[in-house]
Order: sequence, then C-alpha cells, then structure tokens
Amino acid sequence: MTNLELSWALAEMGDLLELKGEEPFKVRAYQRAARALEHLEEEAASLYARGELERIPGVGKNLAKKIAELLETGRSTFLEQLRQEVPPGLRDMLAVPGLGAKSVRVIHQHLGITTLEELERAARERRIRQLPGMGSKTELAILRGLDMLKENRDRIPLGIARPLAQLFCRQLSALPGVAKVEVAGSLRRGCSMVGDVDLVVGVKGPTEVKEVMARHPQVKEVLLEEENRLSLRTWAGVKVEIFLVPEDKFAPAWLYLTGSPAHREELGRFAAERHLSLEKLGLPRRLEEAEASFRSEEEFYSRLELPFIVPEWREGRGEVWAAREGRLPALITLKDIKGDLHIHTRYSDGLHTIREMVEAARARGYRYMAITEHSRSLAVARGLSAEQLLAQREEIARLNRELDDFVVLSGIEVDILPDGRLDLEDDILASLDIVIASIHSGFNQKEEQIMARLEAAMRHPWVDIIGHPTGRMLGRRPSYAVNLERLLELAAETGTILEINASPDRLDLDEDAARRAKEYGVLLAINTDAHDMGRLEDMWYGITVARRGWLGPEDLLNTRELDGVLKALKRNRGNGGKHSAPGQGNARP
DNA sequence: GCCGTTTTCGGCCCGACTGTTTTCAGTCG
Repeated sequence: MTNLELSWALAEMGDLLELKGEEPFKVRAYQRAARALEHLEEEAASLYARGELERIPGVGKNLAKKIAELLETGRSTFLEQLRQEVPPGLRDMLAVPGLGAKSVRVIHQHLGITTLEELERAARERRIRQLPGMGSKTELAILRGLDMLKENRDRIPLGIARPLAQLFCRQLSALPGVAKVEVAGSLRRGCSMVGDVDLVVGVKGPTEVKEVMARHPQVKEVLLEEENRLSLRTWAGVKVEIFLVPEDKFAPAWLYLTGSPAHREELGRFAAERHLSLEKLGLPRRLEEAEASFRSEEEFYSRLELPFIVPEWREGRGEVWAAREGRLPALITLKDIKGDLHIHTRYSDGLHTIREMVEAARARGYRYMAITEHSRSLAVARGLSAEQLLAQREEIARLNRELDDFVVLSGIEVDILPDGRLDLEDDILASLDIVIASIHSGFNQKEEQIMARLEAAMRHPWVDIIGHPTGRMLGRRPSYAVNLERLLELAAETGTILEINASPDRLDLDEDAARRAKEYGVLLAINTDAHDMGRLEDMWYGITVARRGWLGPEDLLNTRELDGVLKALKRNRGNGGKHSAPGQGNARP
C-alpha cells in the first residue's frame, strides 16, 4: 500500500471519528498523520520494514499499529468498524461549505439524513431551520454550498487527480501485457481542474488490465466497460477512463486523447491551409480509427513542419501558428528553477526545520531559498513576532556561514491587515532580505477595500512580492474581490513582483493572469509556499501554470541566479541599486 | 492520539466571523 493510500485511509478515519463526536485533538492527530504520510519522502512500507514507522512526525504507537495493519493486509479493521458506525453519506456532507461535523451530527440525529440529496430536500422543505442552533441563514448557506458542490461535481483539482493518476500508472505498468501507460486529456495538459483522469494503456498481447482495475481497492464502481475502454469511479469520487490500444497505435491514440479538441481543430485549419489533412497525416478523427501511423508525437508535428508542441500549450489559443513562426516562449522546465522564495518551517506552521528544508532544496539542485514565515496576526499558523523573527534571522545567518554552495534568505510572509497596514514595523521589514505580503483575513471585503489593501502593500517600500494574489482555493473557495487589471497595473507601476503560488490547492495567480502579467511586463516568482520538505515538489505545478500562461524562463524571478534575484527586488533598486544592509534602516526609495 | 532542552501528564492552533443567540457555538483559515 502506498503512502497516498495510507494517507487517504487515515484522513477517512479522522473524518469519521469527528463525525462520531470524538475529541478534537484526537481527530487532529489522525489528520496530521494523514498529511505527514501524503508528503513523506520515503515509502512507509520501507520504514515499516525497518520498524521505524514512529519516526513519521505525528505517528505514535497507536497510529503505527493501524498503519502496520494496512501495510500488511491492505485493510483496517478499525476503519471498517468506523464505516459500519457512521453512514458514508455523512462524510460527503462535510464537504458542504459551512457545514462542520457538529452540524452534520445534529442534522443526522434529528432528521435521519444520510445523503446530500436528502440534505437538499430537507433544506428546500425548510426543515433545517427548525433544528437547534440553526436558522434560515444556515439553511440558505447549505443550499448555496450544495450548489457550489454541484458546480464542482466531476471537477477535480489537478493536485488530487495527478497523484491518483501516477499511482494507477505505476500499477498498470507492472501488469503483464502492458507495454506503456501514459496520462492523457486535460490532466496531461495540466489544467488546474480536470473532469476525469484519462489513461492510455499500450498493450502487447493478452492483459488483465480491465479485470485488475475493476476490483482495485480504490475503485468504488465500474461505470462502463467496453472492449477497449473501462470507465471507473474511485471512492474519492474521481472518474477514471482507461483506454486500451495496441502498442503500435499508442502515439496516435495518445495524441488524440490528449487533445484538446480546440487544438486538434487548430491543427486541422493549419493543415488545410497547406492542403493537407490530419487523417492522412495520421491523427484520427475518432479513437477507433487510430492507425499505426507514427511512432511519436514529435514525428507527427514534424510532418506538419512544426516543432513539438508540449501538452500545456495544446489549447487552441494560436499555439500552432505561434509554433510555426517561432513565437512560442522558450519552454520552461524544473531545471530552470534556481530557488524557492516562499518557505515555511517549524518556526510557524511548517513541519520541518530550516536545516531540513535547506537540505531538501539543495537536493533539488537549488542555489538559494527564502524562509518566509507567517507574521504575528496569523495566530492560527503560529505567526512570528518581531523578536522571534530576529532570532530566526540569527539562526539563518549561522547556517549561511556553514554553507558554501547555498544561500538562505531571511524573509517573512507578512500579513496585509484588514485596514491595509502590514503586520510588522517598517524597520523590521527593512532589515530582511525579502518580504512577501499576503492577505489572510477579511476575505469578504468589497473590491474597493481589497484593492486598497493590495495597493498599500504594493506601494510599500519593503514589500517585494505579493503572495497568492487572488486568494483562491481550488474547488473550495473563490478569490477575494481582486480587480486583476488594476493589480497588474499597480505591480507594473511599483515594480512589485507577483507570485505564482505553486501549491496545488491554490495555483494563484492562475495561467490567464500570468499571461496578462507578462503583457504588463510584471515579473513573476513561482513559489511553492511549502510547509514541509515533500511539498517543494509542488514547483512542478507552478511550472505547469507558467507553461500554460506562455511564460518563458526570462519572465520569472527565480530562474535567475541569486544575484539577479536580489537586483530585481524593489528594496535593492529604489535606493540606487545598493543592497540594503540588514538592520540599517535604509532610506526609503 | 501525539509529544517532551523544565513535563510520561497536560498541553496541543488561536481568533475572527457568522448566525443564533440574550452570552454563545460552530466553522474556518
């Protein structure tokens, strides 16, 4: 059993315990362990083999036993018992914004409701408002929340779809008769939200792919089965489409299934101009018509005298002609990234120490990183006071004296308070190497107020970067009332860098905003906002956003060497290009 | 249920916001 599956199991136990009314700290212990497993460097199975499960942060004797059972048997008697005790639909109800475990319990106990459908009916029939502690507003909030869920139904964030796809790919690759497995569809194109997980399986001879997948422990039901196609739904509600193709037809099928349809249309128009037809070049009109016409996508594109167009660009936004005319940006890859400028550690709400995060960053080949904890007002994240921040700066200075091939920048993710002030004094901000300013409160303010806060931050002499500029949480929370054009205008005017927050929960700025930013000449930084070592890997998601936004390495801050990064910061340009000396209280630009 | 540079018990993530309420409970970040 993989770490991911263990994590899912523990998270489900946590949810079910919470629905049972267990004490919050116990529930949190399960959730914390689930998170730790999700991003563990090493497979839990090998830790188990060495008897070291309890080295996982948040895993003690009890959880180690439960994990061991899952690893040994693939099952958990505890989880199965919980599933018996708590109706499964209650867990779905937790996903309704505004509904927590307490309310779900009240609703279940009084009305016997166990599904989202029953919940909606009860709300429409005004039966929720009669329950203790609930009123008409709660009832309306539930209906609104259900609407939002429906909108997002069958839409999964990339960050959930991708690990699941990788898991299935690995397992399918190991089956006899399978030559090759790849992801296709919107997931391969790197869309932030995807409808389903499309997998293309190239087969050579008899295979049991369909049989194995139909009884896979992650699979809840088989939606459709055809000779060369299997459609599934997982327990987590993700739709998975598996397409079986003969090995020699793999490339055309993969190209076809990757899409997008708009890209295929654009290719068609481009081909027509040249009196060619896509079918004759080997791209089928329907999957069933795929022939063994080319062996790689590169080969197909070259038949059209085009350079290879990466999946992230295949959206029918003019990429074909741009490719032809050499107007596509240089392809950015993970190798272009020289450092990560938004990192949390145990000082605030991160999981690992500065040293551990540094080691993880060095292992990725980075040259630098910025430690940017939350500031004081974000108490939930144990935000740092000025004193704690200065102590941390000392530790960073000591570490830097030790390191000869890596630099740790001392920074902060300072809160932009509801009134537009920053959460730390100017002289503190001035003494740091880099300052990210972010909004974490007052999400419901009107556009005027939100923009006034962002403007104040961007005009602030010591704010270098605006973190997750729109505040959206994918599939969970819309952005606050940002006027994007005005934001970009201000960023350009003030020389403030905007973040592409690479956390798959956010992807903020998104690809469209990133593309607009480039037009405004605004510099962008891809930051992971990592709270543990494993999540440094989220850089991949940020790269995907950048590619889809047609950004090249030159449009980004952290593709530069450290010297170039420092020179691009507002604080080091406003005063004649001199780097600010820590603690000197530099003159304002 | 986890954890420990004062602890093997008693903390642990706190405060704003909202709605349902006459003083607070639940949710969320």
